[in-house]
Amino acid sequence: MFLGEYEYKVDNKGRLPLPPKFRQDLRGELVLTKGLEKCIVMYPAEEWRKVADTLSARAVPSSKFRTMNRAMFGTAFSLSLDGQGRIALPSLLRTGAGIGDTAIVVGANNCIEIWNPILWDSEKTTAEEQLWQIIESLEEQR
Amino acid sequence: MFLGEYEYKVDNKGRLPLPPKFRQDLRGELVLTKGLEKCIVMYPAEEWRKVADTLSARAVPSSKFRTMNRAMFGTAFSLSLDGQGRIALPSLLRTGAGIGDTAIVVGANNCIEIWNPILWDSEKTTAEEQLWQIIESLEEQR
DNA sequence: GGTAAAGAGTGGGAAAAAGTGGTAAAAGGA
DNA sequence: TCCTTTTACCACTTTTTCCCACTCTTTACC
Repeated sequence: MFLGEYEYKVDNKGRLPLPPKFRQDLRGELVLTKGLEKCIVMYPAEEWRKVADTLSARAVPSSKFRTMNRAMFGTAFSLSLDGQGRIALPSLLRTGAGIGDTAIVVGANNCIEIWNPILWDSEKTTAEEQLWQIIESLEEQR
Repeated sequence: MFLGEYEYKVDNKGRLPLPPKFRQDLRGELVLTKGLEKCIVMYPAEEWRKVADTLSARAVPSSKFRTMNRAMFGTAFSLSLDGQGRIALPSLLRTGAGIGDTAIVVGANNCIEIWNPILWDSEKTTAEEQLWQIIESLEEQR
């Protein structure tokens, strides 16, 4: 389970350190994808496989299935930590998330998100505002 | 499992490099066919065999079956990587996909697609929108 | 509270790999 | 047999990756 928010520099080779607390769970293969919001989402390979299987299980027309596959697999990159606990950000994802020389690493339970600091700041604000509403609506459901 | 999106130049002999991460799984015989969308689709021979078997197993009228076979096998090319991890694009497929001196290689799970950069760009946009819709509809199901 | 030790953040250099283009040999057709 | 086309091999340049090193912060122990 990934928790917390950390700020790191991206060096001029495009490398991003990950929090020491996360490294234990990030030993093996990792999958990075473009988030639905403007960020990068990272999963341990097994976790990503679960998510992918859930989506693939959906019964959709075969043409849509092909299209969906492109978005799912085409925008995902597989990599692993280096000896210093860093990853080399794929430039396509880095550009897509608008990440420059600084990035915020956010623990999000089963995955990790990587944000542009400015964008994260505003996202966090709206997230906190909505949190109460979401919790309240959950309680009404019971 | 093929993941990610990579841009390469097609040299004046029509050769296209494939991403190093893919090469391990592309050692043997490869099958290239015309995609249903405007692109080239490439399978390792074993994967191609599976797809072909799946289609053959379905009960279709024999005339349609013959037509299907012609389209599937008649337009397919068998080839393999050269020493530098490249393939020589069959000009028929290359023309059909509208590929000039640059191509995008896209991992699509069990196969690899090869696109004209411009066409890929617009396809990717619609693919991402569609994936987003599917994820939303999944969430509504709960 | 201070000091020492361990760990984390950051940067750089060297070696390996990848991208690209070319040449020569082989194969096929005229 | 000769010419064209294709295929395999070779070579160079750039990029990436891996490993090492330094400094600063945190932690533990005295």
